[in-house]
Amino acid sequence: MGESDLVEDALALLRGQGGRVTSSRRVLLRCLFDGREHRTAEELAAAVKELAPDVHLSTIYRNLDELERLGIVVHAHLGHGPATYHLASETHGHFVCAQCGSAIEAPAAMFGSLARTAWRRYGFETDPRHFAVLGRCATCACGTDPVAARRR
Amino acid sequence: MGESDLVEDALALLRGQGGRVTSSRRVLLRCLFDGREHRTAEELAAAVKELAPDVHLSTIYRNLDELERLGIVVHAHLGHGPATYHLASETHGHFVCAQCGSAIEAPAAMFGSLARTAWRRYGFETDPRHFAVLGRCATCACGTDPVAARRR
DNA sequence: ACCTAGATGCGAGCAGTGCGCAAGAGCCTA
DNA sequence: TAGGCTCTTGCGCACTGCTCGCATCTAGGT
Repeated sequence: MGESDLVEDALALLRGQGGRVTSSRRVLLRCLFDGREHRTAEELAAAVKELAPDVHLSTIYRNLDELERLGIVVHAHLGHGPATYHLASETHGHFVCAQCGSAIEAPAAMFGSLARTAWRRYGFETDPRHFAVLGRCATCACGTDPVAARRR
Repeated sequence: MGESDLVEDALALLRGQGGRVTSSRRVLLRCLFDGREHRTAEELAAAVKELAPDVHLSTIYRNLDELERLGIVVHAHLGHGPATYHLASETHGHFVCAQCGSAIEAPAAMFGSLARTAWRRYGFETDPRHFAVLGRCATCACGTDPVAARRR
């Protein structure tokens, strides 16, 4: 299926829920489907503005919200700083380095057993797309301090 | 060991690193040791102000920072909103409900197997104290479908 | 008692995000 | 194809959570 088909599918879903198809939404969806992972609202706004310069940042936020309610995108707070958004279809967890901020993506399957235990013990429904685990990545773990790690 | 012994131990550690023992630090430590829950900087500030009304919020932040560098407390970003702080000795993970914001504490042991896998596959050192998993708690998950629930 | 590094109070400032409002635009109906 | 209802948008302000600069103060070694 082509990229634009995916965009149109999402727009159809939106319209099916009483939403309206607008050009800012179409452009945002296009950016979401064609781009890299984990982008902040600001980054997405920059991408959208290349195609539609007049789209306001708050419109990006509102549309991301709406798309999240429809289950098309999800956001995650990976450590500090702004939230990052990505497609809900890309189900994976994140290992986030508390030191350098880099994020490793890990297949959702890795979290299956933990999710099952959480469900059995607490009745807690883990959201595999919204999964961030903090720690230190291999590079940063090599030295105690970041400078030493970079020197290797 | 009594509570105030723990406070004095922490202060001794602080002084050993060239830090100074001040009343605001003593009071903050007392508040950290006598409460159990995850508390935000604002909540801790409120608790501190009952004993020492003139302690400024920015001092709380600076001291929490300092205590974190010494490994006495850790903070975690549990979903949205402010960061929460707790003692580093209380090693546990968190299941955070994306809907109602409640956090379930889970023993660090539950995360052991995931942590080992992450280490083997990515060389990633999971920090068990800084562990937050998003999803929906039993109450919020009850009788609602995910889309309708998120619409709320 | 004195000196100095370190700590504090205070307020300004910043990033990220939400909100209210009036104007604009999609989509349904006729 | 026009009319109109309702949703969406641009705009800008406001808010939260947190940080910083600076002048003042103080802990603690001498």
